[in-house]
Amino acid sequence: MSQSARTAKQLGALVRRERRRQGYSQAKLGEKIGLRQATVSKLEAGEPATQLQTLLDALTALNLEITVRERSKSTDLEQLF
Amino acid sequence: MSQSARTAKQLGALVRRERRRQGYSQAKLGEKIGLRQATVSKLEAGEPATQLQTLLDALTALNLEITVRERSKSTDLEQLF
DNA sequence: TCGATTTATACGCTGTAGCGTATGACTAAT
DNA sequence: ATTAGTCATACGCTACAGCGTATAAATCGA
Repeated sequence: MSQSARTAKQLGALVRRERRRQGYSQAKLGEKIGLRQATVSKLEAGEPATQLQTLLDALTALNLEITVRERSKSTDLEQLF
Repeated sequence: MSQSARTAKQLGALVRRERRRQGYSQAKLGEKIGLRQATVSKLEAGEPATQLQTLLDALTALNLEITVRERSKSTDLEQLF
């Protein structure tokens, strides 16, 4: 299973979902990767100016990785707005 | 087909590959998304502090999207270093 | 070979991420 | 109700992304 995302908001939501699923608090996750709880909070909020490294660190801590592929024909509801 | 990446460098390389494949210069691509040629250059160089939005903009212009999934057991050579 | 295109890099500027530290709001469990 | 845990948000700070502009350096094509 994999989840796709085209916006910072979607990526943030995805990180939050996974973090919760794995039973971490923002603070715990931040600790693992050397980021403040506040930084994790902003990442999950979908701040577009977040540093790429911050996202990558979070994904690493969650044992996730990015794949890039051609855009699928939008099954994605959010795209309608 | 999809390409996976765990580091900013890998993502940058991936963007460059796709951009070239689609026949754009850095300037052309930047133009499409309102970013300077210099900014695209740094993104492709794998600057980790690049803004998430910059990557997302580039992917959009290239008609790509991000997928996130569990890390696959490393078939990835780069991981060895 | 030699112009033309492309890419890396520079300078000075503005805006803001992430930092340490701290707190208020919300939730859950006793 | 009180306590503990979680998360959003704040202040002042430093570092640097991305901006416009500009120019070497590298690459490409005729």
